[in-house]
Amino acid sequence: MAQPTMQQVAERAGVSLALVSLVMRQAPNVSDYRRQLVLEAAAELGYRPNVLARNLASRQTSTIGVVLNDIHNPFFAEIIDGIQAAFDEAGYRVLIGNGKRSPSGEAEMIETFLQFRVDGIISAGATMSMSSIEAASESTKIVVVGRSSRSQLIDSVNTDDVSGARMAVDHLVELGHHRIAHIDGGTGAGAEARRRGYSEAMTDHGLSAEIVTAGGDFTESGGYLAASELLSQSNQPTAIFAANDLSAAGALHRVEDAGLIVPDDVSIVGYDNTALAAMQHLSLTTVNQPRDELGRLAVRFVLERLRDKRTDSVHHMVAPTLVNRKTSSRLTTGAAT
Amino acid sequence: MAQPTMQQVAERAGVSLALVSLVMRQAPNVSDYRRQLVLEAAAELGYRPNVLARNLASRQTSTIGVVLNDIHNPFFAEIIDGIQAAFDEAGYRVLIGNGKRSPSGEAEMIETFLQFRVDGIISAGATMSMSSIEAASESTKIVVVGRSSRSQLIDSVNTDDVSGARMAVDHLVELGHHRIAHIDGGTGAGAEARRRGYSEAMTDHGLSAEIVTAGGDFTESGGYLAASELLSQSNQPTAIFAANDLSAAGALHRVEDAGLIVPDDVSIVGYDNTALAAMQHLSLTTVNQPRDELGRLAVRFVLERLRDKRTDSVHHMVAPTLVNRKTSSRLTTGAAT
DNA sequence: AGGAGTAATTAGAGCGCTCTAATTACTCTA
DNA sequence: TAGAGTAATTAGAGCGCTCTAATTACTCCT
Repeated sequence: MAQPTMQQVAERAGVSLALVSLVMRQAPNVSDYRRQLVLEAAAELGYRPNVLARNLASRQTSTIGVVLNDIHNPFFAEIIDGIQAAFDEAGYRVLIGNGKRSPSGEAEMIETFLQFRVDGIISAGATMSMSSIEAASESTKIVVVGRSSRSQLIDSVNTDDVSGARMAVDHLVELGHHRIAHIDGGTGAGAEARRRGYSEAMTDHGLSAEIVTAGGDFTESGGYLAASELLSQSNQPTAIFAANDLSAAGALHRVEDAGLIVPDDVSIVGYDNTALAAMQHLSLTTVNQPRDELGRLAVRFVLERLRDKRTDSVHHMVAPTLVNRKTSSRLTTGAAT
Repeated sequence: MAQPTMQQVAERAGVSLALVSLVMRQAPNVSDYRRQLVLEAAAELGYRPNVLARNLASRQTSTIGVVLNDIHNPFFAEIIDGIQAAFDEAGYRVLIGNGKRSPSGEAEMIETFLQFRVDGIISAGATMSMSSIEAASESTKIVVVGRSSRSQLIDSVNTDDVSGARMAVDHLVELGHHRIAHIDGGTGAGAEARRRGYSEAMTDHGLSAEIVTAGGDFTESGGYLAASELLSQSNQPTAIFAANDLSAAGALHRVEDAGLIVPDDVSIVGYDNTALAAMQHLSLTTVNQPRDELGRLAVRFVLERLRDKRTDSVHHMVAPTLVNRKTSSRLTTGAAT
């Protein structure tokens, strides 16, 4: 499996090694005649640049690593789209690593990317400690997406989860609901802020007595379990705000299992507005996170550091919006106690 | 962002460069005393091996690239789990590339991995031409998953889609259905085999006159559209077999939109048995592809080529099974014409 | 104490490329 | 047609590591 090298291309084309290098890097000041010769020789040999060698010498890889907290969560898969599109334009390639929903899995992927000397890393939904991420930032440019941060060292792009959660609560209150419970995201990225937004909004509406939170973990089964807990309480909620779409789907099923109708008996609101929520069979009312924009912003920030040599950190907040679908509706007087 | 090098570690530890290299590669025949010295110096300096340099010299990367046809399709995300688990055990790290559902996107990712000189590539659900994949196999070990192949050059791991499709049809016939339509997967991996299995089974059951196929593309919206087409026909099907879970979900919605009840009026069967199908709110009857096993087998095959130097190609077929959930039921006499 | 045999360490070439500095080839002007 | 100026090409060092071969340090016998 020996690959042809530049040396061989040079010999075949009858030029120097250095000239081949110039051609491969599309440098200016190469005559068309020689460029042609080199290109032909390369094609005949099936030459393919060796990124390892190239980057050992040039000290850059033109490659960005993206660490996803969980490849199974559609939210992260959708952020990738914006990231990939933006980096394609900028001439970088992107490699993806799966964090397997654990801080150590994320840390391993970051370590791998660092060993590969990628030019930058975007970490989506990181659950690992901020200090470990900051440590990695000594070796490359790192941007965190979907997780709030005030780090002096690394940039972050994030939805304003506090106000997103408030929107969900406001929406439900507007529909007449009072007994609004929250299924949270445990230690997941953004869970804390959504929890806080929920409490604050409830309090603002004079419903602090109605605050009820059940523990979830951003998965469907977590949502199912949490909903069980909520339904078994004496004072069943008439609405549930789940910390993400996955757990909202789980809650939805649990509620229907209990013989209740969504949204007539219980309204449900999710978070993220993933393709899952948009699936017409679910049609989940949810809080939209502009995934594409989040991805593109993250890219912009790493490019700013890479190209413009920016060194001070930037923290960008994106505004969420409410997407009204079929799992939420006005509280019927019958259901109200 | 200059990183410490082995040279610096060697100086600090007061040993030779070569010794540091031995320690980093966990080679035997290094005294505990010196090993300790080196490890400490490395830790103090925050030394991290440079994979690029290491592999330039050793001509291997201990890294495998996995190209997913579409990172949004849960089927592929689930194959990753098995792949990752198996490679973790074997001491390889895995990098993921997104093919963006297009042959050219896949080809680009393969090219990137080849330039990085990965030790092997697993391509999941490849839609690019077999000959391009074979061309790449001159440079590294490649295994194709979820797509049938008879290539002499590269290995494949695949579910027996023909018999999987037959199972779906058999199941529906057993439930009394005759008018069973198929929503296919277009040019997607496995689509052709599933189409064939469908036709063959229908014919075997003496239902060749009932064969109806609508064009899908393995997406939810494709399934929705295809179902529209089927419902608008004079002779509406009483059952639909969709080529994957995503399009089954789309079809499901379209059928319900038409005011029909699933499964009472129309039964629906999907394919893949992804987490989506298992979602309790959907509860889709589907054909199971053992994703974890597919992933692990693919890993085994690349390891066999890597470690045991196998050179002849292997094509492995895995048996599918039917998973009976809530979207299929016995044809009611009322619905039968 | 002198060797033989083995264990531990190191020197140094080389992996495939980039990049600076030097060289050579042109073009234009006077 | 010589000289200046620019464009095109090349030599050669070096990126950070591995790996073979050579060297040095130990052990254990006799």
